[in-house]
Amino acid sequence: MPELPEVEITRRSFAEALDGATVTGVQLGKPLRWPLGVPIASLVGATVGLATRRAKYLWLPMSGPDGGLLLHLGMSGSLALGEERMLGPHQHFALHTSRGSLVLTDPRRFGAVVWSAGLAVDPARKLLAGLGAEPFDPALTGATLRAAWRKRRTPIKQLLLAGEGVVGAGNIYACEALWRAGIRPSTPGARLSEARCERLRLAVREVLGQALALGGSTLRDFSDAHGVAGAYQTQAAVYDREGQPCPRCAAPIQRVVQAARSTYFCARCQRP
DNA sequence: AAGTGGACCTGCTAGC
DNA sequence: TGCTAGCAGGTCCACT
Repeated sequence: MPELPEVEITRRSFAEALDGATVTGVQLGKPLRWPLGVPIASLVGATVGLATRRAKYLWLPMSGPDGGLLLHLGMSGSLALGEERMLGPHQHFALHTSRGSLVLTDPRRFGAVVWSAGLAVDPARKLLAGLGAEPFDPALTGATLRAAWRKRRTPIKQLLLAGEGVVGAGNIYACEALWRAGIRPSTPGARLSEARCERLRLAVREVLGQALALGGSTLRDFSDAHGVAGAYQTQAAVYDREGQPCPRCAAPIQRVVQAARSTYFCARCQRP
């Protein structure tokens, strides 16, 4: 579920409320992707700072002990802020604080909550290493994307999903951005001119920006930390719209499988 | 080094 | 109505 807009919306929905809170307890459910990496008891009494985001990761800084929690929502995760209560069957992590409990619900358990002594040290350092630029970073340009992709024969859709060059677009928004930019998802990264890289940079920003403004996409069950769902999915031009007319040229939207993921595109107005 | 495919795990839905 | 196959928003890792 959660691509960059959903993660950022989640962050905004709880960050200020927890800034300055004191940790009163931690509860774990079934194992997530990796172990927490620190004894629960050592977090009690810590002071929570203001949550930040890098790509699809959230960083919840803490002091005493100094460090923080790196969170990832995986495919099916969402965070909710509320009163302390028993963990439900799909709730596998809860951070209880003086200002409420932050609970991770994640049926598929591809998500993660990992303690790290800082962003520049492992395990956070390793997990964040190699990520592309943030989509709204002013330093990101068509030229820097061209440089990142010029030697890659991998299809551009897969480069976007891998966060090479630019992070934040998952399966929905990668499809949407490529449609906006008029680029065929199968096009090798190296084939894109600087001008087309720039068009794609703008398209990624537009798509992610619009999704952010609409509260993200709610396909099944995404909601922010207060339970508010998103509305972007109703705006999608191609995603999950196989056979329906392209909003730009009316040709039927096609679905193909790339790297075991569904890709939706318009064969008429997205050129290789 | 780059590219590919499988792995992780559970739930929902379309189709028989 | 009930079962099954296929599919789902992500990303890491092992292998060629």
